[in-house]
Amino acid sequence: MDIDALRTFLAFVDTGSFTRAAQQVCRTQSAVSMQMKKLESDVANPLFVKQGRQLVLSNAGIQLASYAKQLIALHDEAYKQLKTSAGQVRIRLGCPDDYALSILPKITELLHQLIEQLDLQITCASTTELKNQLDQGLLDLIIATRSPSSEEGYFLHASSGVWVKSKEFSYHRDMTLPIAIFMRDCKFHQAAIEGLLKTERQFKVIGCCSSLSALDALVKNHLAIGAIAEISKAESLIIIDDPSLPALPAVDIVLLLANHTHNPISQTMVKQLAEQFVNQDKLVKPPA
Amino acid sequence: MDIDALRTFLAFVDTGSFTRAAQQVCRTQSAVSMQMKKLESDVANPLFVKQGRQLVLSNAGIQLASYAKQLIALHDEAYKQLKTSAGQVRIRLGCPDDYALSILPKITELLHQLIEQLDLQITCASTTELKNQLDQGLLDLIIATRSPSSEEGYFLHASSGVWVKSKEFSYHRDMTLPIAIFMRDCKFHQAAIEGLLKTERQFKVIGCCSSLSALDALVKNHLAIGAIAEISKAESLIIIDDPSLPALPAVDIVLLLANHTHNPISQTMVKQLAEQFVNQDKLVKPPA
DNA sequence: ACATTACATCAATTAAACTGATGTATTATA
DNA sequence: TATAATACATCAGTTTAATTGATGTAATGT
Repeated sequence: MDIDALRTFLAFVDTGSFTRAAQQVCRTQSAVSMQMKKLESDVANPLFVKQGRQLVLSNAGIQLASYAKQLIALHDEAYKQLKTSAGQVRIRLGCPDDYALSILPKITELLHQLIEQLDLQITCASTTELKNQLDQGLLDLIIATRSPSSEEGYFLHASSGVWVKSKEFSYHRDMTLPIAIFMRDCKFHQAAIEGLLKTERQFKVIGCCSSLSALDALVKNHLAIGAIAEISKAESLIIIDDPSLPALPAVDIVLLLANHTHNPISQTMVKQLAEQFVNQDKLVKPPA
Repeated sequence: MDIDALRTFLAFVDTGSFTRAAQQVCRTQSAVSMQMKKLESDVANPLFVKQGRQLVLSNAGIQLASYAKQLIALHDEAYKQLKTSAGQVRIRLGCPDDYALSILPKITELLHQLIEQLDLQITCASTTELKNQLDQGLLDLIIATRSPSSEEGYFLHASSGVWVKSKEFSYHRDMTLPIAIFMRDCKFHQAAIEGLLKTERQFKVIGCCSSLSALDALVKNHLAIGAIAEISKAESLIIIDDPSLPALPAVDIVLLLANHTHNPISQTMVKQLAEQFVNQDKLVKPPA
């Protein structure tokens, strides 16, 4: 199937007529007629059915219309991108929402230092989702969490899980805990729930949040205490120092590179990037 | 950009050589060379850089590789679909997971009665997600919930929210309630949480489930009581009749049709389908 | 009945793609 | 260091495909 013919086909879908489609794609009516005939023979199915002297889409035609729209959209996106990115290195970076404020800015800065003419595309999603997209080749590089025991990726930062509250929230040990946690695919979700169930302590889940900003909003408005990584803590929030609360796991934050053969950024560069990050990180927060 | 040229391009990405790419696409080396030259002039960017007597992908080339893979994959999927579906009507039906057991079978049966040579593609996801896909033209028809006050879609069934438990689960009024609920985008999630907070009753959220089967599993294993639509209730479960539990809202289950101009199924057919469903539904469960 | 609209078809033309031979630069070999 | 081999580029000729403009056919409107 030819991109050009599909575009003509969509012009017909749009106008309902070969004659008007021809105008739209700047060809003659007979050219359109022949293009569509070829398309029909390509897919070995009639795409149109006669209705009086008009043509309307057949069932196969309706199916093709949906596909053609997606194909042309993807084609045009690719084309536009390629034409406008002369000499640029495009890197598609994924970052979990909860590290967007803390980790992302430095990574962005280091990437720009490392690569001239950088065209950085940033996607926020959960670590699970980001890993999927990395595997599918839709991302080149992601910031992700791993268990400290694991060896995958390039180490950036270690952060322990903490319980946080707003200054105004009056916390005492025997209250029913209103808690705000991330969705199930977050390491802290399970640890918090399971930990609390073991303590026999009363609690209410105020919200299962899919983003740090949502969770932050609940905590900042004194509706709940939150279970997050220490590095994700907003300045205005306070870590709750209560050993009777279940411990939350420590996580490593790492850089994960897609294993495409052709990657805009190499293993060596990512390694270098991670090392630079760790060095700067030490200067800011000297190890205890 | 030509599909054929992109395929050749991917053959180069694969093999790293024009000569071998030529073999892969059954052309001569010079044909490949010229195709790639045209592709480069199309995107007005060099796709390759010399490395000795070899060529390797440029930055633009790396970008195109990712796009080309997606484009060819989509093209081939469309092509395959079109070729194999001679005379078939393909309908992409979306169904929320929690109505898959109750509503979906009848709808499927009625669709097959209504349409000969039906090629039915069924997707399960949350109502919100399904509506998105419907708007994007990725689905033709979905089963969805609406508030009973709303008028959207074609009515299928009214169901009230109920609290359910397993037979073995010993429920009494002053226990701390272990509850299993759907994710936030479900109408029962908010109603359950907010309702319980108002009652001042102690509860623990055992799980925020994204599917009925997950929620069912928790309830059937006596780990929690669940908040679901009555129609989603498995036979082995029991409705908890306790007025002190917060009331869960009633929902209408409806059929929603995409408003593409070219839809494989028409408004009239969907209307007819919904009416047939309602009639059969009455016979099975006469109104109180 | 006659004009009009809409698509199909045909032959001629135009444009594009492919081949096979040859050229140029690089790398391996002896 | 000559020589062979490898890899891509280029060119001219050929083949293939697409487009045009004119004409044909069928349905619809006046």
